[in-house]
Amino acid sequence: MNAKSSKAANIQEIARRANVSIASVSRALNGKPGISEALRERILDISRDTGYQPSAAARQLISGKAAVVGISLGRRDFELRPYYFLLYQHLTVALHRQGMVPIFFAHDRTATLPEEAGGAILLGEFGDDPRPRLMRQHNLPFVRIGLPGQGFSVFPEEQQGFHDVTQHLIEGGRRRIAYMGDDLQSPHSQHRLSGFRQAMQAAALDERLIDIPSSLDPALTAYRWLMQRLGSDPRACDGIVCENDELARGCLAALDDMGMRVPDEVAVTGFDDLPALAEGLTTVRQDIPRIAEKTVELLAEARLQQSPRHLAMPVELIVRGTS
Amino acid sequence: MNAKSSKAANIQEIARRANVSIASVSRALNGKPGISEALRERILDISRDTGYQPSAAARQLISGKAAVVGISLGRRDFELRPYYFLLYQHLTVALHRQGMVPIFFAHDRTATLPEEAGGAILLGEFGDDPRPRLMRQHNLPFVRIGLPGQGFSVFPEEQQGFHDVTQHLIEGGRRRIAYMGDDLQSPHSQHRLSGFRQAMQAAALDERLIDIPSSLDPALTAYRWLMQRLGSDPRACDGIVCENDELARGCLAALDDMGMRVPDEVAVTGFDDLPALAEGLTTVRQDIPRIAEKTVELLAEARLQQSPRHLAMPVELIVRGTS
DNA sequence: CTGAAAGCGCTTACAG
DNA sequence: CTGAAAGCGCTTACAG
Repeated sequence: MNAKSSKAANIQEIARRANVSIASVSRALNGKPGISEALRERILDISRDTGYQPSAAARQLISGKAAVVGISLGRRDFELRPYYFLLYQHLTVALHRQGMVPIFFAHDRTATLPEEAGGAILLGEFGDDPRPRLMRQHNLPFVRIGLPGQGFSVFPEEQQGFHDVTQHLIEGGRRRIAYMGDDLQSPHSQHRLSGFRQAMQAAALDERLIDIPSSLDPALTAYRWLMQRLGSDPRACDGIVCENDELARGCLAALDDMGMRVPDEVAVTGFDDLPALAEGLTTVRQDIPRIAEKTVELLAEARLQQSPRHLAMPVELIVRGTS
Repeated sequence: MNAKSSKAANIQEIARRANVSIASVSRALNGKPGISEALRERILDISRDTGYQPSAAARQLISGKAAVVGISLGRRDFELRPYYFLLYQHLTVALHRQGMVPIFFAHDRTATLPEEAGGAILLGEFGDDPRPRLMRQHNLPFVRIGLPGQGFSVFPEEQQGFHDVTQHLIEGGRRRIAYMGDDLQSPHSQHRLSGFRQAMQAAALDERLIDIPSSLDPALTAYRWLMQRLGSDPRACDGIVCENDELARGCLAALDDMGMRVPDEVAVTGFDDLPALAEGLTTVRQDIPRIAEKTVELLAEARLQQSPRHLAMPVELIVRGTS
């Protein structure tokens, strides 16, 4: 990014700098044929240098319609989780810059996505997920957020995050640490779990798994489960690593109701670092704005038929009062 | 809307039909001065007749920048509720048609809204709310969703909804009906409560109020509250009217854990009719897509300095298995 | 009060 | 391979 780009560069400015016509600039920028590689490279360099951002409005005006990007959810009805709300908020902004709008497609509407959208972002991929195949069948550019596979993807380093937070508890002297999540058999959970396991095994500790039923009220479900468990065996664990912040909140409520002190008797950690929800909670932060931004960036590359990239998104351990 | 408007009418088409220049059409459409009232009316009629929708892209292209619309939340941190998620989804689409994007402003960022946005949608208004004044100070067009006040507003007929659902329970033979909500003293809650009260008084029944603490996990909070209450007095009520679907889910879980049968022993109702969350639940549906659409419509009028309108949005009783 | 024309930033036939 | 020009739908000086 050039500091001089005070007045947001447009295609004309780039043409002027490159000393070519705006038609060539357009072709270079859009990966269209009919331009020499040398010129393309030169133009691309200049556009990068000026921090060029295409005008969404102008593109839309020509294409005649807004590009709808389908946000496709896995088969679990977790679409209403705060994490997705935040992700959606940031996707809205990032997509708008390119003249696009996100539209949510719950699992039961996946089949209609290819006709209603010009691109897709896949979330909550599951084993034997038919969606990537469906997208390819319709030649729809898409990016997955989650584990890398064929095509483009942005993957938050959750494994690393769970390793770090588990390690943190171990270093704090915890020895009976449980991992709480739902649908632990899914590939996604397995990936997360492996981070936990790695840390536990390195410390030669036995793992304890709490597999709670998948639900729309994670906090409530975690609470009920823990109340029952604590009733029969209050000393079962001295640390709980939760798969997300909502579960952690449920755990905290249960421990409070059972009169157990946090973090003295039991440490609790969350994941995601959601605003308000994660207040006071030791957790692992996901950089949602960045995930959204990068996803849209890759989606643009996908529609230009560029070669697939996988982008890892770092996560960060945030230590607060519950550990 | 004319059925013949197959090929979305543009400003040229309207000019042709009205036999005037496109400049006049533009002026008429945008409430600009320098056009006779007669011509304006005629053009407006024709544009309505053709179902004219201005091109967001073209407008944006001229204005040079996307119009950011701030979605401002009240002082409670309920921004992550599913209701707002859905509202946000529909606002995204409706705003995009006008070339605008919604950006959420949590309560602590309200002060920065006027500089960062070109318009606002106010949610969760509270007593002595400084926001309308702030908006006016900065001459920012805005629409409130909720109780009417000065300026434009869209108000879901919640009072009617609570009346209807309460009436429904009464007709089903319930006599000890409780109303569960949080922050019952707020103007918003008072408005809802009045619907409940009206029905109860008409049937000469005593009202019971359950004022639970405001929280980020309404289901969990409702559950804990009810578990405690039911423990001491299981027969306290035979019907619970909840302020939203999440609270109702918490109640259902508690009743289930206490071994009480729904709806035989206790009826439970929700509000909003959120997808998945309200499954199987008797509730009151809010037409969120319509609310979003109308809000954006009024926002457009607000920026044209037209005279304020208040739009009531009907709600609908949905009877399912919990009553 | 009304209209003809320029221009917003881009893409895409059409020539060369 | 490269460029000049038209045009997407609208707004806004500029004339009249």
